[in-house]
Amino acid sequence: MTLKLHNTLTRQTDEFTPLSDKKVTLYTCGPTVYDYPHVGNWVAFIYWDILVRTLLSAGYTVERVMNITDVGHLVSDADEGEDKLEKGARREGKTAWEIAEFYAEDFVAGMEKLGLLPPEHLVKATDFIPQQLDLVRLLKEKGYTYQTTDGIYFDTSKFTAYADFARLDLDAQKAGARVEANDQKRQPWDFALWKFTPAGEKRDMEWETPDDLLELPKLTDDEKQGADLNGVKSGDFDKRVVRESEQQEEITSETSQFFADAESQRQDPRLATYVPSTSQAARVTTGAGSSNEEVIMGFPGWHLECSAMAMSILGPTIDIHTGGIDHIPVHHTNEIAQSEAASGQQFAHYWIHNNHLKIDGTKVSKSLGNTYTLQDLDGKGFSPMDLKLFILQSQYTNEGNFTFENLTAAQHRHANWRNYAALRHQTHDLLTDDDRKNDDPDHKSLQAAASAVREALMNNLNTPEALRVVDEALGSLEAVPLSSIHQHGLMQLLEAIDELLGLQLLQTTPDIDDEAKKLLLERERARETKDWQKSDELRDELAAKHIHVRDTPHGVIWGYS
RNA sequence: GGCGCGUUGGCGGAGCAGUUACGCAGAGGUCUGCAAAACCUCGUAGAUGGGUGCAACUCCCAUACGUGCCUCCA
Repeated sequence: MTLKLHNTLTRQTDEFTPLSDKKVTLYTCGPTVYDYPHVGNWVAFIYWDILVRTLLSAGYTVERVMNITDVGHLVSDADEGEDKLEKGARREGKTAWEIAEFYAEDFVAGMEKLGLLPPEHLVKATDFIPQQLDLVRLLKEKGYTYQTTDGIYFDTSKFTAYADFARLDLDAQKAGARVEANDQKRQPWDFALWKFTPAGEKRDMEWETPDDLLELPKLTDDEKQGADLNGVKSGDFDKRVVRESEQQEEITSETSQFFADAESQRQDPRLATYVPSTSQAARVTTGAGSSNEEVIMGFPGWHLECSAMAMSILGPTIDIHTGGIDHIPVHHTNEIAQSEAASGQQFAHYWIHNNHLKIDGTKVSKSLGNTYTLQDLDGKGFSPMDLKLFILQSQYTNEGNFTFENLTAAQHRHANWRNYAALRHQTHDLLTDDDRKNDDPDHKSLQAAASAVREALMNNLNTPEALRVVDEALGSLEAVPLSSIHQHGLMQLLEAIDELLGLQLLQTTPDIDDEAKKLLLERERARETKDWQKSDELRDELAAKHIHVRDTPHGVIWGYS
C-alpha cells in the first residue's frame, strides 16, 4: 500500500516516493508567535501530525523541521506594515523577545495538549540569522538581489519559473494590482529578503547588516565596466563587492555550515554542485577599510526564514513541504524562488496544503472576533481532543466549517469512543488471549479495523474514512456480552488508534478505583434483592464520582460521565 | 482583476457509475424495577441545465450560488 498525497505542484493526488527509501524529510511552516493560536491555526498542525504518524506507520523515519517565526513576519505578508512581534510587544508592554518566548511556550503546550508529536527540529528564526544572511549572500552573488532604501529584495524577474507554482498570471495581476506602496521595487511581487531598520527607529529584534551584503553608492559608468556578475547586467554591483565576494568564496569553502549538517546526514551527491557561502556573516563588522562607518541594522524577511532553516538543516531538496493553502501564491512561491535560485535544485518534491477552516460559514478573522483558542474552548467545556476529533471529521483538502453544534457532535463521538475504550477494564481475565486463539473472528475483525484505519490514512490522509472505520469497529462491541469481547484485539485497535490519530484513548481512560468497584458490586447485590432504593442511591454515588452505570441485558457496564 | 475551493438529509461529512457510509441531532417503538444505554423503524439527502453511458450523486460541459487567498489569518 503506497501513500498518496495531494501535491500542489502537480495539482493531483500523487503516489509518494521519497528521496530515500527509509527516511522522509519534511518542513512545516510553523506559527508566528505573537498571539495565542486559534482553531484555524491548529487545523494545520493537527493534519501534519497525522501525516507524520502515517509516514511512521508506513515504516519511514521522519526528520521534520518546524519553524517558530519569531521575527520578520510583517502585518502584511507582502513586506509591508509592522512586524507582528514588535506590534504584539507594544500591545502588551513587553519586548518582542518576551512576546516570542511566551507564545512559543504556549504553542508547545498546545501541541502537547493536542497530542501532537514534537518535530525533530523545532527552531526559531532568530536562532538562524547567520544562515539567513548566508542565503542572502548567496543570492546576491548569483545576481538575484537588489537593494532599495528599505531593504534587500529578491528580483523575481531573474527567476523565470516564479509564477509557475501558484499558476499566477502576473500580467493580469499587474493590471489589477493595488496601489504599490514601495515604488522602488522592480516588480510588485518582488519580496524582501532582508529589511533595514528604518532610520531613527530601534527595534527589539535587529541585527547588523553585514557590510558585504550592502551596495555602496553607485559608481560612474566608467567605473562600472567589468562589474557584471554572473551575467547580471544591472549596475548595482560595484567592483569592491565583486572583489569581496571572490575572497569570500575562498574562505567559505572551508568554513561554511550552511549545508554542512545536511551534507553529512544525507550524503547526497547532488550537494556537491552547491557552492556554499560563509557562515561568518553575523560577525562582519564595519571596520577597517570601510568608507561607511554607519552600521545598518536589519532583520530577515519572513519568506527567507523558512528557506534558510529548511535547507540548512535538511539540505537543498526535501521530500515534503507543508503549509496552509493561503501560502501558495506568496509565501511558498517566494520560498521556491529563493531556494531554487540559490541551490539550483528543486526545493521540495511534494507540497501539501491544508484548506482553511471556516467558522459559522465565514472566514476566521480576528476582526470578526471568531478566533477561538484552546483556552476559549476549554472555557466552554470542550477538550483539545474534542477539537481534534472535530477537525479529523473532514479531510485536509476540504474547507471545514466550525460551529459549536459540530464541535458538540465531535465531543459526543469522543465520549463514546472513550467508553468503548473503558470496556477493556471490564472484560475478564479469561479473555486475555490465552484461551482464545488469534484466529478468533472477533479478534480478526478488530485487527482488520486497525489496518483499515491505516489504509484510509494512506489514501491522502482520509481521516473521515478512518473515523468511520473506528466507529464501525467500536460499534460492533455494542450490545454483545462482555465475555465475547476479545480484550487483546480491543487493545490492539485502541493502540492503533492512538498511534495513528494521536487521540490518547488509552491514557485518558483509566480503570475505576477499588472503591468504585466496590460500589458497583454493592449495587449489584442490592438489585438482586430488589432493593431499588439502595440501588439508586449507589448509582447516584457513582455518578458523583463521574461514573455512569448502564444495566444491559448482558450485565452492568460502566462508563465515564 | 488574478488564482483557488465548494454546492450530498436538521447539522457535519465520505465512498461509489448500478442496495446513498459514518457521527451528531429528531420522531415512533422494543426492552427495562426506574433511569440510562442498546436495539428496531421513520424522515426516503445529492444546486440547476445539458452531454456521454444500459445505468450518474459518482465522468464531461455550462450556469447559478456560496466561499477563500491576493490587506489581519493556518
